[in-house]
Amino acid sequence: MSNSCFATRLSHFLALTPAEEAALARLEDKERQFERGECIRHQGDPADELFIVRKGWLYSHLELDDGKRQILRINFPGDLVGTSSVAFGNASHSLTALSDGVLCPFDRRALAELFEQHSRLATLLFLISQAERVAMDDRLASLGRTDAKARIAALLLDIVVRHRIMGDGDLAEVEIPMTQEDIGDATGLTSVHVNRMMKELKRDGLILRERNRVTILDEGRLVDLAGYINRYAAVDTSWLPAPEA
Amino acid sequence: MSNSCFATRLSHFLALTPAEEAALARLEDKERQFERGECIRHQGDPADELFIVRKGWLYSHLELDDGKRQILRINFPGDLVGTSSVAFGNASHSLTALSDGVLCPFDRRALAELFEQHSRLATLLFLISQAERVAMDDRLASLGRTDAKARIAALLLDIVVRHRIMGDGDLAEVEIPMTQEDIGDATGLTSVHVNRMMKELKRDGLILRERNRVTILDEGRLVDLAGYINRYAAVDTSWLPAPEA
DNA sequence: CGATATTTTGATTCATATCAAGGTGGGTGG
DNA sequence: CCACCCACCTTGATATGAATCAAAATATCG
Repeated sequence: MSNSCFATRLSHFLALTPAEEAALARLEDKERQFERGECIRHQGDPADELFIVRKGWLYSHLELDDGKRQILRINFPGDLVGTSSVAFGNASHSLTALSDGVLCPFDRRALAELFEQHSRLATLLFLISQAERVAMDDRLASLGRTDAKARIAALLLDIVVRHRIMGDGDLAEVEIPMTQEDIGDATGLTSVHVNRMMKELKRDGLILRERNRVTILDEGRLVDLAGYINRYAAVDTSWLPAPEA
Repeated sequence: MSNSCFATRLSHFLALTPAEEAALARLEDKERQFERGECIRHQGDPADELFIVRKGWLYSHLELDDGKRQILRINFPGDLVGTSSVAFGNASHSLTALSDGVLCPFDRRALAELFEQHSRLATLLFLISQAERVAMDDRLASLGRTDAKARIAALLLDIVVRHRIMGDGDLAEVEIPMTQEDIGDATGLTSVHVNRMMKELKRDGLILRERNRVTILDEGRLVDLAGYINRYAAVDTSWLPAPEA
């Protein structure tokens, strides 16, 4: 196994060649530490870098005119973040640390170079970005068409399931370093209502809470409640061309 | 100008070489007609094709367990749709026609081939898919953190602005072939409430309605109300490598 | 240990859903 | 060409889930 976080993630989808691994590792040449609560990048900032998360959790969020906030996505090690700077010269959303950690910044030109030299990786990255868009579709339906309890359930499941992919940590138990206000900003609810709904989820035996550690007790029922679909389980890379010699 | 709808769209972002144009045109070899109301593809269907929309409007939507529906996105000529079949062997969402039209299906392997032969186009397609993800982020914030009137305003603006990009039709006036129920399913509201809010938008002099033709009367105030950001105006392709010889 | 952030709880209000009933227009078949 | 039908829009009355306001309880941090 390579020491590249990103290569490790991608190898879950596809067996990589040594040349591909090396090219990916090059994206992680530089390192930058961050601290819990730190704002890594603010929306509107000029930005021509993207980041690979090596360690720690982040979230991306939009700040609206009236001071409201929408959390878009929670990010884990192995995630590629800040990708909107590929399309715009500046950050479309803010990026804030949920825990201490490390990320690896690289210039968007390095991405173009990667696409030039490794078209199979380019296709894979496009494929993964489509899978992530589908996850976003599910979130949209969650906010648009389900009630508070289902939205919270869906958020918790998404976090647990994606956390599980990277293999670290237990199956159903995660320390989620988010306040109830954060959860509200991710689900479109107030912290007060998040509190009440999580109490009900606990009363109904679906989850357990102590501190900000959340344990999924009955994943099946939670999946039903949320209408959750695990998209990551169904990713299909079988059609990709053979690696270049 | 080439007769490829997709090349025309992409040339709004970047001057294409003849070789690139030819490669894009090849994606539109096949044609398929569709009729208003027709379901082009249903969620869960096996799918290894994507589509370029040549003519007409479509929408993608999720159907939830309880019969509710979330409309994800309205699609116009020049759009690349059905991209989730790149990541999965089947359709993650349904695709339904809002009007009669024509689309061009092609196999996902053709995409891999394009990425192999034209890395600059690969980078451009990745870039555009990031811009579309950002538009999705805005929609998430709209549903999660704004009220009914703002959501409807944002939807109307998004439709008008994206429609304008392709240059067909007038500046502010569009015939929107959606029922109020459709608008509700796109904004996470009921058709009854859509009706009341659109009446207010009309009363306040922001829009005009007759039949399903909607005219934006005061785009500035509508933008303020919705907190709308025109992301398409800010796409930056200046950093892409020079075209291959 | 005090200070500050977060969670919890209760009372009240509000935006939007739900239910129900007409109204309108356009398309179709007799 | 008319009459009916069906999909869609409109309007009113009522219900409800979540927001808001306020304050106390608890955890966390320096």
